[in-house]
Amino acid sequence: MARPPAHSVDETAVGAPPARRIDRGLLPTLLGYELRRTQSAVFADFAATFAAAGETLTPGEFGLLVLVERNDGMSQMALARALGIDRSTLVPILDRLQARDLLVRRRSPTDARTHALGLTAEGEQAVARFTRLVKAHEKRIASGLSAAETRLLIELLEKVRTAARSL
Amino acid sequence: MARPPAHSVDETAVGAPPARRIDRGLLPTLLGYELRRTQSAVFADFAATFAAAGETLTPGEFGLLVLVERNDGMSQMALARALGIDRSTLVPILDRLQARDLLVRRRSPTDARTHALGLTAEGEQAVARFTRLVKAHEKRIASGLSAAETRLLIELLEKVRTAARSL
DNA sequence: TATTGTTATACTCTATAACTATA
DNA sequence: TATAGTTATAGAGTATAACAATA
Repeated sequence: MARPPAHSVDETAVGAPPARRIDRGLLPTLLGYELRRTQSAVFADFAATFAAAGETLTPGEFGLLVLVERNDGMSQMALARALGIDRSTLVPILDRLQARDLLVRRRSPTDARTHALGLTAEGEQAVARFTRLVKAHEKRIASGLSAAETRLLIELLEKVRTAARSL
Repeated sequence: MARPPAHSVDETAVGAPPARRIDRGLLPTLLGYELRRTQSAVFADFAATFAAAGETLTPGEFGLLVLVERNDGMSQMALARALGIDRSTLVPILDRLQARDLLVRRRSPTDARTHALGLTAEGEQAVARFTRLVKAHEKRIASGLSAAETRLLIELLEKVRTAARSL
């Protein structure tokens, strides 16, 4: 069976003109779909918040920095596990943060195979600044919700995460 | 100021042994963080559901196929806008789906610049199969929630998306 | 002139496999 | 043997800039 090349155009005529309004069918009733769309909008708000303050950071980098700050001396393996990513994925991310002088790989006193991760003084200061921006961002994305609704939302998300975890 | 090379190791000794339990600090109180973690777990459940059925599909591809099915003849620009991605990003995604014979780029009868996107017969059948798998996946991730809680969660997510949109 | 789809390019996130040093 | 970090590599998702065809 010969297959047409990529982005070939089917020459069969078609009658329907382009749809005016987009019909999303069942998608808006799907938790996974709404989760993905919301997460995408929240990511954009995060980026815009940091860009407006002249800072560059992704949500993932923020989470990583907080983890290292709260768990000084942790290994790359422990960090990768906490982030749910492969240890090889972590390497270039740490390289970048280290190049920005926010983080250091120190010698572990107990196991020469591991690195003891830690923030630099500059990293500590940066995390303090970043935390203020994150709080402003959080306030904005939760602005349509009461405090009780925000807590409820987080609870419901945790329940979904637990159910999804039990594969 | 000379900067050490990537993944250099700081020779300053450090006393703290690796932390036993991970301290996540303020992260679990952040909507953005919980959203990201939940979305990641849901994505993994989606992938596992499809893999277990011998099918290969991402949530993004499912959303795209449903959009094309419900809006037959739509252009690539319209689809890119509906998905919130750049038109250039869409090209290789459509190439892949077209190579799998699920989707076709047809000639538009009204505007030779555009393609009228549509599903093949095989694509229609596949979407029917995929929809059954998605429903099973949705049932699993929502298994910790009542029907009312699921609806509420979707409502709260929409409110967050709206607030994040208004940048 | 403006729009659509494509290409070239680049960057990030993700993984697997194999290598080195160490335990 | 097993573990930690690194490298090489590859695939997917994302974007911008420039181009050809068409409006």
